[in-house]
Amino acid sequence: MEKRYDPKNFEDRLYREWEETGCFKAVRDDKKVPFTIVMPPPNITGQLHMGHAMDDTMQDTVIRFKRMQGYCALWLPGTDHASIATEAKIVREMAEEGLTKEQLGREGFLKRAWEWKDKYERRICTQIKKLGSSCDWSRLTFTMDEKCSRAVREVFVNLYNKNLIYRGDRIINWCPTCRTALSDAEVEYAEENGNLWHIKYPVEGTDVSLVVATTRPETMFGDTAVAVNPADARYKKYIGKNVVLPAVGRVIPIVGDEHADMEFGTGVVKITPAHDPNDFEVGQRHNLPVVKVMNEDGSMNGNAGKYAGLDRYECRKLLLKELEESGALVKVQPHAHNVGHCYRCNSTVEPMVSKQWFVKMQPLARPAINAVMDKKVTFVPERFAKTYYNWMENVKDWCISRQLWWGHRIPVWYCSDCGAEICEKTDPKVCPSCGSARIKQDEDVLDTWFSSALWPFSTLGYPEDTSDLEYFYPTDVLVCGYDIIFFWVSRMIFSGLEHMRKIPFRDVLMHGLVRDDKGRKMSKSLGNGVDPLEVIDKYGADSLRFSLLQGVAPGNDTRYSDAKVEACSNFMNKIWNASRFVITGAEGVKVLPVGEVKLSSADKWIISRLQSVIKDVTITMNKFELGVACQIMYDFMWSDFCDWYIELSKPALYGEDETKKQAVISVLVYVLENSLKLLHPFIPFITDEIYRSVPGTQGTIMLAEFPRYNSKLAYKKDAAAFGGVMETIKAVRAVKTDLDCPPSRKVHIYFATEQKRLISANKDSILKLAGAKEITFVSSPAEAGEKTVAKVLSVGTLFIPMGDLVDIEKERERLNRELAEVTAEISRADGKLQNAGFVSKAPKKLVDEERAKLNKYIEMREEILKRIENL
RNA sequence: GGGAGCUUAGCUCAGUUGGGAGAGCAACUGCCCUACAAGCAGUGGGUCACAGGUUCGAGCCCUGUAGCUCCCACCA
Repeated sequence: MEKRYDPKNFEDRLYREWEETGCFKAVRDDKKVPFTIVMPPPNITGQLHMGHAMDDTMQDTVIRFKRMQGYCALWLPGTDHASIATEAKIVREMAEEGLTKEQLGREGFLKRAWEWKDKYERRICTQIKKLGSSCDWSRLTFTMDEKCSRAVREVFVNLYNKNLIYRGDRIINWCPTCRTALSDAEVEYAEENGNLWHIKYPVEGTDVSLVVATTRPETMFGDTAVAVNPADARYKKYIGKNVVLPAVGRVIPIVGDEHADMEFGTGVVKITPAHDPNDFEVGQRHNLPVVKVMNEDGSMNGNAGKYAGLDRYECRKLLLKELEESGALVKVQPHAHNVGHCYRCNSTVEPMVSKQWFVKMQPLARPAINAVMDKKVTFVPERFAKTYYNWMENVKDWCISRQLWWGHRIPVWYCSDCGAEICEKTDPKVCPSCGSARIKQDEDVLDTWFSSALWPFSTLGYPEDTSDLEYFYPTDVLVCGYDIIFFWVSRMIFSGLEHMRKIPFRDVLMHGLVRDDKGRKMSKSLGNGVDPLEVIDKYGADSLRFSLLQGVAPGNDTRYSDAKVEACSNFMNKIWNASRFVITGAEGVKVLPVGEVKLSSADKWIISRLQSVIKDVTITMNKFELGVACQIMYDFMWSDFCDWYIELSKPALYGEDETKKQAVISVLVYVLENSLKLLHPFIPFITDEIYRSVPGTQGTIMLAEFPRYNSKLAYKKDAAAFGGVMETIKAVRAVKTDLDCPPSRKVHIYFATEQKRLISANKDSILKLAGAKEITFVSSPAEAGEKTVAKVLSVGTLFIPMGDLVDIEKERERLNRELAEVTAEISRADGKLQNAGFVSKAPKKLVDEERAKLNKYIEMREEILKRIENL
């Protein structure tokens, strides 16, 4: 082994080896139980960020754990075409070259997009590999691959035939920059400070006016009514009359509708069915015409009269000026309101009537809700089920058509002759109704999430009835951020149920956002993003992985900081050095199974600790509490194994007794080997690199069996007894420090104890670790000499003669401190035992324990009091 | 308007069937003892946001309050 821990020496090499020897490959094996994770496919828009690093680390940790446990573990990787996001990026890149989509044409643009895909997919996969991700690359899937496209086609046609997909004129969210429709989920709302403009609409044939309040005056060209609440005493007399649209002169009716809120604004609301979802509904109720006033790019159309061609905001400005001059604008009231923005380009979204394709959600939502209710699908942590219900129960129809080129083209053809709409599983050549060859495919593509929704089964071969699909589906756990529950998780659930008749996964393990060290969201605009590759380059992948897992509870946001990675890198260094100690120590020694050597009490203690760690790590991993599992391993490795056991092993290791030496080395190797296996899912590189040097191991640790709890090695009693030895060592160290005794100065320990056998058996360890030169058993304090410092322990009382080094006052202080501590313990325990309720209702075991503690403390107090007196 | 989460040591956070408050970093003291100074030993530091309640017993369960964060819906 290299003397220094340097991840650069082995991370890439090991990954290559794993990949080349097929360690990641999952092949159906009917002797094994499958365990499947499909990777949330990263967008091919750019590169990975810390969120991906965390996502992939969690998945890799789970899949490696399961693989070692003997499951046929499949982690299926892929990438997403990310229709709107990618197209926007490519368009931007083209713009820099002075090119437009129109110039290239559909074919040319798509060619360019596929080139982009190749480049970025390759880059992303390289990044995923750097992290150590053990995914089966032979199954790498892209959402626009042939097989995914076939699944999309199958699903679309099936839904179409079931009337669950329909085309219609509805209010949708329109992004004027991306020039496409968006689904409700793709709109983000942000509060903006705007105005409520109060505008006079004269009532036809009278000299009175109704004043309407609006935040978007430019839409008034599309007003086809004004509404008042029928219960509104102020206005109900006007219902049925007309008003004249200012600046337009068009006459529109006054209708009575509940939608008008008497409390808000003036109580009179303009109705613009083409540009507001509520107005659209009012329009339907009153049979109002729908007048669109905007073009696709957000400019005003011919209905805006002289403002036609102007940008919507420019129009607003000029129109307001005109209204002000004519006296129609009576009031401007500042008003904060929520405005929808495109989740990709952040432009203000315009609600607009448009002919689009929709998925009818109600019939799909119900089974999807039930699957979670019935615990067929479980969210971890559970609270996210509520978020899911909330959305699912109120979901509206899903707008799936996008006016883009990059994506799955909608598989519907229109006959120019008879007007038929053709939706079949194979591309039609002629119109099946009239035989005309003049048929044309819909120009639009599908929402990216339409194909993502099929991911758990499209990747496994659907619609073919493949062996993989039968074996690996339903998948086991889906790992992703809570921010895509609506976009993705919910849609996979209803899609799985609808098309596979089975849930797509059993558990959904959620994680939060990775924020920067100040708790801010990492974003390009803030420039506070951290590139995982740079971190890996500096500290190694294992340190990054550990830092992303440690101290993170499922579903919670976490902060990234270099300091944290550095702390983890120290842990790697610790593991490295401890391993080097064990492995060098084992050179030339025949290592035996721990069952075949005579074990010291220290040996039994560490083996016992290991057993409980195995148990706890397995339990927490099965509950997906990766952060807790990390902590358990960290504490065991650093404190128990390194700080205690390795130090305890040294007397035997450096001693003359060859049998003892062989025994202690056997234990060191046993504990190290098992610790490496326990740690491997979290930090795969360093554990495998060390594993190769551990005596008696073969091949890669990746394929080794995950440690199993062995009750025969639990040694509960021995481990508890050994606590007395540790207590003794700690006590001597503390006394020495308290009295400013230099660590190098060896002290003589006099020990009044019943546990002579235990102490004698561990004498060498105590002397070494406590910095002592001798232990003498005594039956009375006097035997230890006149001036001694005493320390009362649960196993007995220690006396240390300190000669002139002892400061009497300091010692008195120390004893008084101890007295106070013990007295507090007594009153705590006594209080509990005095409590009749506790004694009668608490478990007997607990009461007995408490009683034993109390007795011990009382003894200790007496000892301390005696000591104080003797001073 | 509806929902969720958070509030624990100076900082960042764990703490999952209720049974003596934890880690990392920071701080203080002392140590280069042949795995590791990226280290070791020791120390200090918390009315677990606040107020009630349930219980023999509450950081944990219930109710309410305050502050912060997020999600959904949305009054033009």
